[in-house]
Amino acid sequence: MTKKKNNKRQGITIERVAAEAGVSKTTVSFVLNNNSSISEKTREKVLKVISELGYQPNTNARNLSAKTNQTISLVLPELGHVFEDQYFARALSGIYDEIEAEDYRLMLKKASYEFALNKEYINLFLRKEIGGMLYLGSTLEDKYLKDFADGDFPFVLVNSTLEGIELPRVIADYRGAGAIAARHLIELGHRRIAHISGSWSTFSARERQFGYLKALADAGISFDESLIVEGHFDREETRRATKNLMSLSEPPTAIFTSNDVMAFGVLDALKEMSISVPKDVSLIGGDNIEASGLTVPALTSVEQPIYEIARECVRLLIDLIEGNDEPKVRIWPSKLIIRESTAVPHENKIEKRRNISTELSTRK
Amino acid sequence: MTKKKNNKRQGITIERVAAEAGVSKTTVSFVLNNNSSISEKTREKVLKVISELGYQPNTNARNLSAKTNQTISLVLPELGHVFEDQYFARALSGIYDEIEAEDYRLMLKKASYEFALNKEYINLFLRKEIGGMLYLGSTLEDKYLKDFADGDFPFVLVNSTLEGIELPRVIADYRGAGAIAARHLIELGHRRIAHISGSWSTFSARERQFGYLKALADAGISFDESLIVEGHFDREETRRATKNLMSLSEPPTAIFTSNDVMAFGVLDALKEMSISVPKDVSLIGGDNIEASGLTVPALTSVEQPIYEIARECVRLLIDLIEGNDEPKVRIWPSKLIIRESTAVPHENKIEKRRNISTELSTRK
DNA sequence: GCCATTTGCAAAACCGTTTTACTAAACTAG
DNA sequence: CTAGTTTAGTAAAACGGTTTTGCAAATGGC
Repeated sequence: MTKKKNNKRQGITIERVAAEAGVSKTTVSFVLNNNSSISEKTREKVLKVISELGYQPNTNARNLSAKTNQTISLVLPELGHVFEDQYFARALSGIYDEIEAEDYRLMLKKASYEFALNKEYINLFLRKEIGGMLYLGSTLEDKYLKDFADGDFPFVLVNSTLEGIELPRVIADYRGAGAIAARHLIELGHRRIAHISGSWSTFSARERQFGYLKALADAGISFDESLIVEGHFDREETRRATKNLMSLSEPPTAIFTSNDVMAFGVLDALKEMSISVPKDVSLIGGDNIEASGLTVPALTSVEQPIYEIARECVRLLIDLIEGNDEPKVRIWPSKLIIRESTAVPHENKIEKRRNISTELSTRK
Repeated sequence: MTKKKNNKRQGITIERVAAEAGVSKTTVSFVLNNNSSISEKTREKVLKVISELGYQPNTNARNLSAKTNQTISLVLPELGHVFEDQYFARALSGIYDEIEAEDYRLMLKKASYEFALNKEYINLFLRKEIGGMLYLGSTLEDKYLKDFADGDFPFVLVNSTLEGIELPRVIADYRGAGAIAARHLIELGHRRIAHISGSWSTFSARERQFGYLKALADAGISFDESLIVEGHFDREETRRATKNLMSLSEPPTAIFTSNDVMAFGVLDALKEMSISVPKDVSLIGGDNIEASGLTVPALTSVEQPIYEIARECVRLLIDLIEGNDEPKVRIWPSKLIIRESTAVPHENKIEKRRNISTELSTRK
C-alpha cells in the first residue's frame, strides 16, 4: 500500500527550459504568465523551446508558490439518487462546461455524514486543495452551511436558498415564474385561474404561488381560495386534484402547475373527463422539460434554465475566488415558452386575440 | 479577472506546529507520515498541537515535495447523456466510494474532441495534477488510448476492452455470463435454448454468445442456428424477434437475452401470444437492473455487478499509482440471480426438479 | 566497562514554481 | 550632455512540505 517503486520518470522543469533557451527561470515564468516586460524576440525563443520540449508547468509548484488553486469542488447529495434526475444532469453539465471554459478543474464530493462531521468541506480549503466550492442539493445541515456564511471561503449555492442564512447564490426567479404564467393567462382573458402547486414546504412552490397571487391582484382579480391546491410535485396527485377542480360548481378556465410532470397529471385528468386543451381549459406547466414539446397539445411552460443558472453560479464563484467581486445573490429570469396548451377562454372566443409574442421573460 | 485582493488569511503551517510543540519540522512531518522513529511521548505532544491548531498540511506542498498525487481523473463521454443512464450512475457510485475509501480525490473530465486533440489527458500527468486516470465509455479514439499503452501513466479502463490494445482493465465476465445462463437452463432440462443477443458488433454480445455456445457444446447439445438472433439491445426489436422464434416449427423452450430490457421485450411478445412464463417458456435476462425484481414473473437474470467492478478498477489503479502491482486485466465473475422466470420445461414437468441453489457465480 | 548499534530527533537540502529586489542598458527630457 | 526614467532581464528568496544526512544519547553484547 505504501511501498513505492521509484520508476517516476523525471519531468521537464522550468529550469531545463531556461537552460535550453539561454535565459533565467524568471524569464520563462514571465513568458508563461504573460508578463509584459519581455521582448518579443526572447518570448518567441522561450515559447519555441517550451513547445519543443513539451514542457508543462507543475501545477503543485505553481499553486504553492502563487497561493492559488484552480480547482472547484462540487458537493452533491447521494450520487446514486442524484443521477436519475434530469435536473441534476443539466446542472452538472452547466457547471462542467463553465468550469472547463474558465480553465478550472472540477472535483466531485458527496455530502455524506462524515463529510460534514469531519468538516471536510472546510479542510479542503485549509489544505489548499480547492479554490472554491459549489453546493447543489439540500442534504447538508443548515448548521454546517453556516460555517460558510461565517468563514470567507468562496462558496456558492446552486439554485437553492436556505432560510436565515445569507449565502452567495444564483437562483431561478420562481416568483417571476408564477407571475408571468398568471399574466399570460390573464392577458388571454382568463379570470378563473387555478394553481396546483408543489409542496408548500418548498421555497420554489411558495415563491411561485406568491407571484401568481401578485399577478392576479395587479390585474384586479380577487382570488378564489378553492382554486389553489397542493399537488406535491406528483403526477398522480395532480390528476386527482384536477378532477376535484373541474367538479367545482364554477370550474377554472385555466390551470397553472409548478412543473411539467404535474401538468401531465392535469392532461391525464382532463383526457379522462373529455375536456379539451386548450379549447375548454388552458394549461401552463413549469421547468420546460424535454417531453413537454412532444405532448398533444404541446405544453406551454415556464422555463427555469438550470443549465444557464449553473454556468452563472460558476462565474460568480470564480469572481469570488479571484477576488474581484463581492458575494451576492443573482436571480435568473424565468421564461415563458408559449406552445399550444393556452388559448383565449371559451366564452371569449369571439373576442379578437391580442398580439402575444411567443417568448416572454421576467426581469427584462 | 486577474486582479486579486490579498485577503487570503495566512494558514497554519508545519513550522508553526513545530514551534508550538517545541520540536523540528522534521519531527512533525514524521508524525504526520507515521514514521516509526518517533517516541510515543513526542508523537502525542505533536498530535495534540496539531489538533488544537486545526492544522491541515498543504496538499500542494506535500505533492510537490513527495512527488505524489492522490487525485484520480475519471474521463467520461458526454455528461448529459451519461447521467440518464443507470449503468453510468452505478459505475460512478462505485468509483466514487472506493476513491473516497482510499482517501484519494475524484476529478471529472469530459472526453471532448479538444481534450483528445490537445493531449490534455497526458498533460494532466505532466502537470502533476493527477496520479492516475480511469476511462469509462467508448468515445476516445483508439489512437489516443494507444498513448497510454506506450507511456507508463497509471491508466485503467472501466469494464471495456479495445481490440488490439493491451490496457489494464477490469471487465465483467460476459463469456461466463453466457455460459452460466445456458448451463442453468440445461440443468433444468431444456434442450432448445434460444439466445437473443445484443448487437454483434459489441464485445459483450459476442462474448456472451461464445459462452452460450460453449455451454451447449459442453453439454453435448448441437446448436440450432435459427435459435440465435440479434436483438440489438432493443426492447421492441426483441419483441419482434421473439414472435419469430415462437413461430418456428419447433419453438424454443427457453430464451436467454443479453440484458433485462430485451427480456422485457420477450415478455411483451409472449404475453401477446398468451404463452406463459415460466410454464411454457423459461426466460433469463442480463444485467439484473432494478425493475427486474418487480416484473411478473420476477426475472431470472445474470448480473454484471458494475458497482463492484468500478470499485475494483479503482483498487487496480491505485495499486498501479503506488507502484506495488503490475498492469493487468482482471475479470469479474458474473452471477446468476434465480427468480421466477425459469423452470423445468413443460414436457419434463413430471421429472423431479434437481436441487439448485439460488445464486450461482462464474469463476468461483 | 567498552565498543557497536540503535533510537530519537534536528539541520539542511530539495521539490518546481512565482515573486521580489535589483541592475545594466537604453531611452527621454531639459 | 547629463540626470532621471524605462525596459528587459537576472539572482535570490519565498511557498510549505518531505527526505536525506548527521549526530548525540541510549541501549546492547560480551
